[in-house]
Formats: sequence, structure tokens, C-alpha cells
Amino acid sequence: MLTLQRKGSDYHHGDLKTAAIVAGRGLIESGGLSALGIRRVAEKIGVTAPALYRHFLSLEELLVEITAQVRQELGELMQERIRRVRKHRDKKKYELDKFRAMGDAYIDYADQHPRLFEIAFIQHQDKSTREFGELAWQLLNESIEKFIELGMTPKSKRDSAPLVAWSTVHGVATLVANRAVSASEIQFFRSAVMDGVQDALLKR
Amino acid sequence: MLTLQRKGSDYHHGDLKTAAIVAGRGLIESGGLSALGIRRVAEKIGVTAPALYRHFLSLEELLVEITAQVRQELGELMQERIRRVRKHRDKKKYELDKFRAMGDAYIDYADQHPRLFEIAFIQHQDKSTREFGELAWQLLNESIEKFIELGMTPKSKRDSAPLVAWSTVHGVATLVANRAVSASEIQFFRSAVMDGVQDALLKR
DNA sequence: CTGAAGTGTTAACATTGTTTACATTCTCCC
DNA sequence: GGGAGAATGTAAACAATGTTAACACTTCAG
Repeated sequence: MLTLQRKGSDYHHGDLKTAAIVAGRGLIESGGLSALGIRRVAEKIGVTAPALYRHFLSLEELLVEITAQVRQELGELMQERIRRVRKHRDKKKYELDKFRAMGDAYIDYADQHPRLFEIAFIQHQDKSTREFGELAWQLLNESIEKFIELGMTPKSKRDSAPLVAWSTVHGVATLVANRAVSASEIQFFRSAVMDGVQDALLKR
Repeated sequence: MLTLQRKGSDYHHGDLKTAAIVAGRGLIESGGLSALGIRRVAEKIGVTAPALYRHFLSLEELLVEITAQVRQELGELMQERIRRVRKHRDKKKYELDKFRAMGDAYIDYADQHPRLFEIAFIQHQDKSTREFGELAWQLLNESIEKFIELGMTPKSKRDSAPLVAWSTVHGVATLVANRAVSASEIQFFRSAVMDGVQDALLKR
């Protein structure tokens, strides 16, 4: 097991807060939510437990920061995958490719970090997890806006389309993360659902 | 706060196991997963903590039984709503109405028991949450089979359709449970997504 | 009636999140 | 530079938790 090292001089760690978040993520990834603990995080980064209370109000707050970071990371993965999509002179095809890249990224993340994804959207003290400006949500809306501009999606679906797309992809991702679909089904499952989303958004 | 009473004679409770599950559900519903505790459950049903270990191996096992019951209940709600759907001489319309009733039930459950729903599908020690015979899954498959029989859904979608439908509705339900869509959006959101699912399944 | 199986209690343990008091280090102003 | 004060760490203690071991009461079959 990897434990983060303190730098040269002791006593002051240097960047305890981010170290704690990293360590906490590691614990969740390997042992699930119940593996997260203030003392365990402290031990993993070579510090005593109360030190963490200089940076977090409580264990709950540490968890909240971890989940916020996970959602951010998810958005960044989507962004990166979008960038990787090859341009195409058929604009419609290009936008569609990017859209699917986003969905694939979302599902990939859930598949590769199931325990993190699983807890990324749980509710803490009535704070919504879809704040305006959250990256993933923003990217999705931009994509669909392009669909509308290009006449691929009817204007009448402007408000519903992002929600339809998100909930569908989110549903797949959740089921994949929970291993509710078997490994052998996943490949097929993913593309089938992405086809379905596409069907629902596009004009007929 | 309601605490369950023991019946007349003391010492032996009578049905501690189910009482514990009920009490545990109550704790989760009002305080989230972290509110569930062996000692708290014990207190709520008027018994000492170790007594529960006659009926559950651990807190984790109590949680597993609670989630299993929640999934069962979800299936039963769907079943009941299907029964309530009025018959119609247009068989296609009838089947479609039942399908939407199922989806509505699923989402309603998530809306009305958000904290229970939220934890109903989390993974415990690699056991899949979609075992063959789970009621909800079975009902969904029967419904889509009817679609195929009536020529509403192409046979080619026999394998994908249930997964597409499930993941979509599950996605909505998750987002609703997490309050990731605001209360004012929910109504619109639900029907928009159900329209989308329908679009994706039906022949064009 | 009797003993064994079932079900509950009491007492104890290790571990947890958290607080209080104190120690060390860093920073910045004179 | 040196010292005050903020920032950040440690040590010791607390109440609460999950769990176990040893014992007590109840039920019930033979």
C-alpha cells in the first residue's frame, strides 16, 4: 500500500488538505465508503488525526470535498475526450461524435472508478449536486445547443433534451458502477443505450 | 419519535428481525445512511444491541437486508400501478399505458423515499443487485416482450430495449432522489424522459 | 419434568469522530 | 534580525460505535 511521504522537514506537512483528499479517495476506491475514516486518512499521510480538523470541519466535509472533486474530474475527462475527436467536414457527424464521446467518457469513468462514481452524486444536507457551472452539465448543454443550431434536434426539445440525455447516460453509468449489468453485457449495453439516446434527441 | 413497543410479556420480543429492518429503514429515511446503527436500531425497538446479533451477522448484513426489501417493495409498487391501469380495446395503447405506469412508479418511489432509493442499488461485496427474478426487472421484460409481440418494438431490439429502458428510468429516478433536478423541474422532466424512452423503443 | 435450543442481557474491548490544551513552525512587521 | 501572532501540528481524553464473551430467562420437545 502506498502512503504519501512528508517532505524534508517534519512537523509541517506542506499540503495536508490535498493530501487528505487524495488519501481519502484511495480509501474509498479500494474499500468503499465505509473505508473512509479520519484516522485512517491521517495514518495514510503520516499525521495525527486532529491535524485534519485544521482543514476540514468534519469527516462529512472531507467526503463532500472528495465528491466535488470527483464530479469535476468527470467533467474534465469528458472535455478531454471531446478534444480527441477527429474533425470531420460533415458538421453534423462531428457534433454527434463529440456527443457520443462525452457519453462514453461518463460511462468509462463509472466503470473505472465505480466506488467513487457511486458516491459522487449522493445528497449531503440538501445541497444540489448539479450546480450551475458544473462542468459536465455545461458541456452537455453546449453539445445539445449545437444540435439545435444544426437543425438536428427540434427547438421544442431544448429544455428536455439535456435532461433526457443526462438521465439516460447517468442511468447506464450507475448500473455499470454497481455491476448491475454483467461484464459481458457492458459493451453491448453501452452502445445500445447511446443509440437510444440519439434516437430520442434527433428529429425524425 | 415513534418507538416500537414490545408485546405484553417481556424478554422475548416476538419478531425482532422484521422489527429491526423496519426500524433501520426509518433511521435511513430520516437521517440518511449514516444514521443507521446497531445501537440506534436496538434502542428504537426497545432491546439491547447484542440481541440483534442473533438475527444479523453484522450491521452490513442488516443493511443488505434492508436494501433487498426496498428493491422488492419497488417492484411491488410497479406491479400495483400496472394493475390500476384501465383496460383499453386498443391493445397497443394499453401496453404503452402499463409501461409508463411502471416508469412512473419507479420514479415516484425514488421521489418519495429518496434516501432509501439512493442506497438500494449500491454494491455489497460484489453481489449483483439485479438477480434473475428480481421483480422489477421481470416486469419490465414482460412489458417489452408484449411490445415485440404487438409489433411495436422491432425484434432486433429484444436484448437492448430492456436495458435502455431501465437505465433511462433509473437515471431519472436517481437524479430525482438526489434532488439533482429541482422540484419545479421534476414534473416536466419525468414526462420528457418517458417520452424519450418511448421514442427509443418504438419502431419508426 | 427436564434439558437443550433459542433469545435476550450485562460487561467489556477496540476503534471511531471529535474536542481541549499544548507544542512547533512560519510569516511578517518593527 | 527578532519577536509576536497566526498557522499548523501533537498528545491526551471523551463519548459513541460495532462487536464479542459470559451469563440469564423462555420456550418447547421428549
